[in-house]
Amino acid sequence: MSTPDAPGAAPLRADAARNREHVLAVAREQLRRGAPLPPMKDLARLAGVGTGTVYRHFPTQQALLAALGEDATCELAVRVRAAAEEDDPVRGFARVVTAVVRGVLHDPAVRAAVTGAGPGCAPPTRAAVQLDEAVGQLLRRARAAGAVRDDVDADDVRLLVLGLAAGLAPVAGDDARVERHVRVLLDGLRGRA
Amino acid sequence: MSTPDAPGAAPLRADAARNREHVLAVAREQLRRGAPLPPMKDLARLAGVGTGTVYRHFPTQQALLAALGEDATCELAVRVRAAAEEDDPVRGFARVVTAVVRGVLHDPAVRAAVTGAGPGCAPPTRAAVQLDEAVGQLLRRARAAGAVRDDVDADDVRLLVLGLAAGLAPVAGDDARVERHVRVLLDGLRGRA
Amino acid sequence: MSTPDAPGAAPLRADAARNREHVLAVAREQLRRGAPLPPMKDLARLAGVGTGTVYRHFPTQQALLAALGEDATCELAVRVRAAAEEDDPVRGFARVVTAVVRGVLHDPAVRAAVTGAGPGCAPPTRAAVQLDEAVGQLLRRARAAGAVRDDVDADDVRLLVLGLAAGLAPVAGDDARVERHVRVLLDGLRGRA
Amino acid sequence: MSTPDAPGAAPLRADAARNREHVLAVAREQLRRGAPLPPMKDLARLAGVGTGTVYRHFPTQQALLAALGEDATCELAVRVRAAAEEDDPVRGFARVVTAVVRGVLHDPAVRAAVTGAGPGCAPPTRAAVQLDEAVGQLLRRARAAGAVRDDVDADDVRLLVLGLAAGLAPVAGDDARVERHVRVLLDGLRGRA
DNA sequence: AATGAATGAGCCTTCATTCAT
DNA sequence: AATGAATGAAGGCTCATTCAT
Repeated sequence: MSTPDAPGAAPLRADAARNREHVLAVAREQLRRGAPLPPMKDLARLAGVGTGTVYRHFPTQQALLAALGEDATCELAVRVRAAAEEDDPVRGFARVVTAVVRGVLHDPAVRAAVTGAGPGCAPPTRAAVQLDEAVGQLLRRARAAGAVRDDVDADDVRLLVLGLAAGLAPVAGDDARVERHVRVLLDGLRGRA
Repeated sequence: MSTPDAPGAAPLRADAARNREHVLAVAREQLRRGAPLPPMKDLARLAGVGTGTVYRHFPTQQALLAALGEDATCELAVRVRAAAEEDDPVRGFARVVTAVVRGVLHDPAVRAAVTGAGPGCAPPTRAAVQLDEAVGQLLRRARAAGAVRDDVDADDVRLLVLGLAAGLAPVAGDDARVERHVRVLLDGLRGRA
Repeated sequence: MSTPDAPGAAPLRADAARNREHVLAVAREQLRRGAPLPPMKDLARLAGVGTGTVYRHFPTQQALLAALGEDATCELAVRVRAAAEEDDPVRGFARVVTAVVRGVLHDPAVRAAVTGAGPGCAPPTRAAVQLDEAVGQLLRRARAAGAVRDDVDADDVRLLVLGLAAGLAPVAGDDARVERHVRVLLDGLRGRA
Repeated sequence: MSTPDAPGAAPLRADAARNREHVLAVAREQLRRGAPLPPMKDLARLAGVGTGTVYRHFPTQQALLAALGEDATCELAVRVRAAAEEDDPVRGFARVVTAVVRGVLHDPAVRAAVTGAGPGCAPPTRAAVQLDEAVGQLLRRARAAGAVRDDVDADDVRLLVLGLAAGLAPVAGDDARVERHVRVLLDGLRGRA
């Protein structure tokens, strides 16, 4: 959950790190409720710190959102790598797609993670690069196994998954529908018989 | 383009109607450029009216956005009905999906139109109801022709199309990618061979 | 005291003009007490208007200060012109110097007026240009009458007067000292016998 | 450059003294560039210490500014004493006035030194008292030699010099103008022929 | 003694909406 | 009906100062 110290940056003091995590946790929680990111002042109050402390850690609201994404990206990359190493690449691929769609639906940080990579997006973070590599490997194996048509690349997959989740957002609780849409996407990705 | 007078409301005086359209046109144009809706004051200035006039026609920013969607919904419904009556229901279905995806990508009012219908959404307007009916009819014919699997309903189609467009938003200019994604969706909707 | 409507700008509505003057008056009063310009919020409260109204008239704290200077500059130009037309150019010159020194000491807006002209300063306003012309004429007459040495120009006079007042600021109430310093300056400007 | 240890205060440890000087040097440098005093945090960073260390030496921003002035005052007093002992009191007086004007223009600490003495000012420091005595002696000799009229006292001279420099501030680089203004002041101080 | 994280009041500014003209 | 001035609640951010490590 917590970002490991970046190389080259001084490790945070224990209390500073705690504050940083509190702020992130509060922000995550608010977003998870579907609310927009609250004013920095409220965030500070909810986290039990002063506004200055929030700004010390995240000089900008953007920076805070980016940090949320970075965390989620790391976790996601781990899961994708695990799936890529599974015996059955087809099942692995399906599992990842399902997991990511659910992740995006229930955790805005995951959405940020998926959004913050690929064409038309912010400069890729270290975590985003790792994620991309993991997805690329997974995709190659799935394609070799015939689960993915030849004319879609990793960016296509990313955009399609993200879009699928975006469409599902207003009915996120409807599990049957979510599964159905994932099935539609997987079938579409395999291509016409 | 213009909404017909609602039943029970006094018809607008000619100049009032013109003002209303000016404001809508300006708002549409700004959104089409990808900008967020500008402050009401700027909208008023760009439309050549006072802020008070904007508020006379649209008591709220929300109301203005809704009005933008209403217009687009009417147009969309017309196109869908035309496609539904085409001889080849499969081609008609493909055409509508393509048209809607492109519409959502290039006109936020179209997005509002598609978004503003179905489960989890704002109270349906008259136009939205008409659109839903047209889509329903189109879908029935496409399904009868084998172009759409049995386990997806009209809401699924709507959400999938909308999501597809949402995913494509950051690469809206990449026509090849757009076409590829539409093909993936259509194949997925047809189901496994 | 009030700035006449600028040509080409729509004249202010009566109530708007009143608000504008209230804000200026409050700001002037605060500065006259030697206080720094208060926060815009306080200014608004003291003037009995909302903060938005202050910002409508003065989009920036800088703009407000400039407006204060502009007012004073007009008045000053009027007085200088009157002095320049007096029969005795030597006495006229002395009178203006004295008046400006006293003005700068007691009205920060006058200081702004004198400061806001000449080399190293903000872009000259219309009022500043008029003031400069009036001072130039006065200076030519004084020099012709032998009251000012040949090697000082209008900018020198302005800077010397302004500096004199700056030096006197901490003892502004000591009239004898003020008069003495003015005498020193006038003698110095005439030059060694 | 460095203030001698105040009597009764424990002498600073060598490294503490070095830190103190670093902070002062950084502050001086910034002011000399015409910039306002930077945030304490930046000062600390530029000086290579923590903010806490800055506050250990200067409990307040005000205190830091005062310390800057104290240093300059000592130097100034030394120079004035030297000039007061020169053979020709007239030339000595002129030299001091010129030196102080230039000092005020180019070193805000010198300005603080001159400002921080006399009526209407902060409680005089030891250094300020010494400076005042040196100026008084210089002035007596200059007056005796006919270089200064009888009706101006040491405070007048101080205020006039300080004001002259204040006026010249916006054109500090224009050496010819600076010299001219000094000449005007010296002539004025001598009085009418 | 040094450090730098934390504090939090305060600042400037924006903008949806109301209302007098 | 139209106008645009006024409102005032937020919001994002800075920085002098305090205090735990």
